[in-house]
Amino acid sequence: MKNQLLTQVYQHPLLSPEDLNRVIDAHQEVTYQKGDFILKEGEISNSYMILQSGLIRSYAYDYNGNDITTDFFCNYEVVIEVLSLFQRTPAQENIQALTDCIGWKIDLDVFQELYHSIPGVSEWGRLWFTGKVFQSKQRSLEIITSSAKDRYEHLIKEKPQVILQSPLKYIASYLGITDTSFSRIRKEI
Amino acid sequence: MKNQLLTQVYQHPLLSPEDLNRVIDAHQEVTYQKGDFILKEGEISNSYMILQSGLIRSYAYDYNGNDITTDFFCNYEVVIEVLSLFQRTPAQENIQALTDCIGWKIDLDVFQELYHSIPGVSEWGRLWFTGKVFQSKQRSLEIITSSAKDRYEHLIKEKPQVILQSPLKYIASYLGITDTSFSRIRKEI
DNA sequence: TTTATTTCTTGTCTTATGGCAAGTTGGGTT
DNA sequence: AACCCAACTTGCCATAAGACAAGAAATAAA
Repeated sequence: MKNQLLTQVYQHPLLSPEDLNRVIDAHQEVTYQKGDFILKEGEISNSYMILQSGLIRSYAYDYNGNDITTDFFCNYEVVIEVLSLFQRTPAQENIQALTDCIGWKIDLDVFQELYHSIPGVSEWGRLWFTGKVFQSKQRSLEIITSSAKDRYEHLIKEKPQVILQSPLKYIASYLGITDTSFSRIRKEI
Repeated sequence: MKNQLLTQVYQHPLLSPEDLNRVIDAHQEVTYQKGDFILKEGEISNSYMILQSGLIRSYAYDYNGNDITTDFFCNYEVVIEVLSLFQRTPAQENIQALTDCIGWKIDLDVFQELYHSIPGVSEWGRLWFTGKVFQSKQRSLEIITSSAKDRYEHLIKEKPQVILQSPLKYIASYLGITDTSFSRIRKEI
């Protein structure tokens, strides 16, 4: 299970089977229960993890103190707060388990060693970042160009697990609307 | 000028003065005239550049064919379409000079060589990506949590050059509103 | 200069979403 | 079972922003 999961996530042409094994060995199993925090605002993150099962969300607060879901993490995704981890700064977001979760984590110093000694890992990292930047830009564009209803329908297609496992209010804030409006949109569909 | 600009942009503790010089040497001057395209949708990007003077915007099209400004680039910024450059895929965005511009570009193969032979460069790259991901997330959050008027006031503070040098309709689409609404917001201020 | 084109503003009406308050429902606790 | 509380829905009215159309102003072209 561990091998299958991580082999898939770290897939990259420059990464030889031996190097891949070094990478996989560097990960340790972690479990969280529903409601547990993977990272709290103000802490400095020291690791990231690959999610094997469960659902996780990250959230921040707006200027009014409302919490806003910034992301949902599903299976095979990298659960990380890049700014805190790589710039060694206090996290501005919270990361919390919405269900019981199993994942595989790797500590920064171990990752750092792999990143600098294995070219395939730094290539993989850059590609991962590339995808992340792209996703973020797509999200901004989507918020700007489409209605909450369309965004909801898109989310249903992209991450159906979220609809099934997350309280609606978290989905509403992810979509950028109130739970009241979200309720009305759901009624229409 | 070249040295001053690039030294500032590539500042990183792991980058020795000699390595920094190798990096700087790898950049060549480029100029664009108002209206020129740095990159067109469908092309595969082969380089990125650091902007020395002028103003640039990137834009994409929404499902209705309206063009939406996704970013403005000012001095000292890295002008790049990461997905096209690093994944070797056709660009989904256009990048266009809004004024005459001077910049320093570096080709992908040259960058690649530096990235893998100088640890300071791969570290710099990761930090740059980290910042980029953060900015993108902040932008999504801002669109979701604040009004177009607030976002406009924020842009005035962050990138005053944009207000002075860009046609208003491009700013409007960046803010996610029509030029009509933007005109009304401007009247209020 | 005169004309043509794009950019920007303004007026009127419509629509999506928010704010607030009053229910309702459902899962957990004692 | 009776209760509680958070999650969700619904009603009513307010507000931000859009759609469309008509001008005004600025810029480019002839």
